[in-house]
Amino acid sequence: MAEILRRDFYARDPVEVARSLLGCRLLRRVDGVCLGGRITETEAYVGAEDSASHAYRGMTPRNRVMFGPPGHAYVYFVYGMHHMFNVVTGAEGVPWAVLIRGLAPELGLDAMRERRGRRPLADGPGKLCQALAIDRGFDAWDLTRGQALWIEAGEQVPDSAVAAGPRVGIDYALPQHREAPWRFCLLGN
DNA sequence: GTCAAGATTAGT
DNA sequence: CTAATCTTGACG
Repeated sequence: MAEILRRDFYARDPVEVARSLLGCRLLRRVDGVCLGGRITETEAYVGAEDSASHAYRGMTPRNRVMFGPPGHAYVYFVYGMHHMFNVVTGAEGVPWAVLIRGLAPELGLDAMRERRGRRPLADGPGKLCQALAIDRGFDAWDLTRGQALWIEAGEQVPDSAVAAGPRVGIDYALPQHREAPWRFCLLGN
């Protein structure tokens, strides 16, 4: 069993954390069953200066956990149907976060299929939340406790296996933020 | 109170 | 390309 990521892992710049999370394992325990897999895609949201971030216009009831201590989940609901799972990074008071956009499923495939049916299991932020049964009940969840929902270290991922590019779904953001290479993908997925 | 828009997905 | 579906946050 690999090591659960500690708070100091999360207490960094979100771009670094987004890159470092590739290859780590996002795990969920539900009804005594473990499900999850390797993280294959992430996006960094760089706080109050980032026009793509929910924190761009300050703290609101929805985004308040982004301003809290690192190592906690920020989960919200969009489009009337999808949940998004983020991890809070940086220091308390600084609204940095990383959106987890994709997983390569490894554990609990059957349990995930119960929710996803015959469709792709976790190659998108909304699909991943459905497969792992992550909803707003996990907003502010402490990921360092290793209970119900947590992340473990994975094998080292070389830069040659990583692609960085602009984030998706943020056409509303300013050009400099729309184009910033803050999305990371593990190649071959 | 009203209203437009959304860090997406599945189906045409 | 577009519908689905409902919460949020801005405005008044």
